[in-house]
Amino acid sequence: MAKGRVTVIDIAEAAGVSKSTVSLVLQGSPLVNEITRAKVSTVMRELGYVYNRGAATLRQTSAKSKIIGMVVNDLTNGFFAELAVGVDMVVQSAGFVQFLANTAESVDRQQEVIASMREHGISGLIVSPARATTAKDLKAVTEAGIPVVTAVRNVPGARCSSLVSDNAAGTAQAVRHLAGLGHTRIAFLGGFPDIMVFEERRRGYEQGLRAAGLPFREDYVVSSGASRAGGVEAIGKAMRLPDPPTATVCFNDAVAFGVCDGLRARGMEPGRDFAVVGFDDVIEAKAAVPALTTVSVDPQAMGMRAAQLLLKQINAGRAEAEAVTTSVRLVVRESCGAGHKVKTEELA
Amino acid sequence: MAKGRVTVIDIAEAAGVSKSTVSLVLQGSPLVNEITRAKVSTVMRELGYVYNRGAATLRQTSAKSKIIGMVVNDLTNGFFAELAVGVDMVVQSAGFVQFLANTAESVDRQQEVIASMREHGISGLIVSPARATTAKDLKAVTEAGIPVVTAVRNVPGARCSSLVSDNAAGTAQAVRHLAGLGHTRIAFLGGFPDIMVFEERRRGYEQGLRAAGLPFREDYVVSSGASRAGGVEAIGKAMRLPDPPTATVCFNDAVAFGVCDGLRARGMEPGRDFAVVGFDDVIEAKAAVPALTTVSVDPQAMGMRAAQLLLKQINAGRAEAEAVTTSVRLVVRESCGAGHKVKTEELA
DNA sequence: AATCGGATTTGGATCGATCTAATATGTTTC
DNA sequence: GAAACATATTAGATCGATCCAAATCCGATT
Repeated sequence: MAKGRVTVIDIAEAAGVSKSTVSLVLQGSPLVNEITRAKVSTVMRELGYVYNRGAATLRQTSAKSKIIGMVVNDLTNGFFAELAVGVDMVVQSAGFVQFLANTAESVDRQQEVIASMREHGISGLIVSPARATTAKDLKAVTEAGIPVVTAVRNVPGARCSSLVSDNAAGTAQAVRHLAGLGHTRIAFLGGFPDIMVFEERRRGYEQGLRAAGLPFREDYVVSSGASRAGGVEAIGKAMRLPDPPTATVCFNDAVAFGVCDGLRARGMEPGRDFAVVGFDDVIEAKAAVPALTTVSVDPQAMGMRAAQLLLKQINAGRAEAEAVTTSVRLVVRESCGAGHKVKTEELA
Repeated sequence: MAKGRVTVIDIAEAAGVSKSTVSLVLQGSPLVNEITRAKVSTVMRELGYVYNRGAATLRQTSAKSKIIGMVVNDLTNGFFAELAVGVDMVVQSAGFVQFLANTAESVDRQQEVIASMREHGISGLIVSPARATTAKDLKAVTEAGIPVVTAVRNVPGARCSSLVSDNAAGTAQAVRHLAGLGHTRIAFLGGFPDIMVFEERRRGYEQGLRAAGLPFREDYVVSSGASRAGGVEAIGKAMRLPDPPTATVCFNDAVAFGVCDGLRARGMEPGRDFAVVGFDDVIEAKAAVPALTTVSVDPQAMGMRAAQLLLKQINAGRAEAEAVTTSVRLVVRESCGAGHKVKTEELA
């Protein structure tokens, strides 16, 4: 039984019909008689038939493989894991399966897995690109007519759709909120300037300061790893300044948590003695103590949108490049010290 | 170009050879002349040829699809995300691709994705089963001769290999450590009793108490969600006992973080006023403040082992069921209050 | 009885690769 | 010069499904 795979021909013989009829049943064609359909279906179940999608897609010139590829730069980061989950949800309910590969920020690895996925016949690709990705890295795929959606980070010049969050608007909103609470010395901590996301969030920070009538100070921008450890490091540097900040917008939530850790290590309590705002709204942000005020990106929703966008393009046949910016909103919790105000979340 | 896919026949014509020769080149056969090989390779590159693995595996009776399936119960949990990354690493370097699907603890969803993966022709399956999974849920796959490895949780009665960590030994070791620090009122917080993992860790907790000559108290076992929020809840209940504990072993790290949050909300500092030990050793455990003392499972290494075990079985052709228990070790950091002692990590 | 038309069913070609066995091309040996 | 041999190449069948055009079936109509 394990040896000889059951094929349409086996079913046809057992049910006393031709393989063509079996094929029609598989496709749910209205041409086939109900009695025949029932008989064939029964036989399929009895013999434990498993559809061979590979053989099917081989024949179909229209080539819908029902597989999409998902390539992520860092799956150990909760943000991207949730992104993948969002994609998975949409993809699953559309009857697709997803290949998933992690690149750990290596462009080489990224190219390898994309090539490998292509060999297996993906009908679309979602990629959260490794840091140094350029347009020519995606050229081969896009030119083959395979729809590509970049998520989170975009690749300038690539002929594909992209889905990024409105980073500048997010940090700008955060700064205005802090200024509204009376802060005048607001820092921007964490992250490295080599990716576009950093540039955008930093720009928003500057815009927010200007909008609040506050001066921009170069020394209040402290870059570091985009991790919890990086946050500890960044707040350390910031607090050693002659004129230390009293509030900060962080590159992301991981940094923000690190900043909280660093503050406690100095005997300061985040939210009470210092205002901290994150970016991303990972799940732990809500549960943390104090709950983190942060710019909500909702990675899962973003993953879902990316998948929907991709599926739309796959079904349309033509890949119309579309650049979508998903809006963000500030979720005010406790770490910014606005605890006494009405929380926006409770209004929703 | 995007329309007509390039096939071996196109290559053959352009290179002035037969499709058979092209096929031999693709397989790196030593039969083909070096000059011919070079010529064919060049043409392949020029025409942008992409290997169609589906067509190849269709013909090969030996059916090595170079695809493995990975099914995870909760990818938003960092532990499982890292497990997937570990699998991915091994799988990638073996030239395989992985399907990845998240089940969110739904057995129905799990069955659907496994069926879907089968249709696409996976040559092996790694599954971290949804909570209510039974042996008969995996029967179809194992009977088809597809190697299956269950990771993290095992499915009693299923004819497949399994890879679980030595849960009982882990908690037992944690309890002995706390007892060695002088604690006598040690709780076990978090998790729900409906999964085997909980039972094992709880049993280890009991064994540890016995080994330390301490009594087992029913009310010191507080179950709750296996999440950060669950930890906050559990420590809340525990501290309202007439005779509250002074230390706890937690179901996992997420719970442990929640316990720390809950302690702070009560004005107690974890590590100083109360000893907390986690389980899993997720990445954040090291970076947290205070750094979390925890039983290290190293999910990434576990994922790698699972993948290696599966690949071994795929290559062997025969699926010899193997039950592997991976050993665990206590990583002493700060949250247990043993800060003044030499840290085991620094000895490594 | 012959014809018609809608409803079902079917044989054979086909997708892009691999496999088998056979063939072409040199080289060496007797 | 023919047989023997290794080296390179190739035609044609094949995997498991789908597609197309053609073949059946069957009750209704002429």
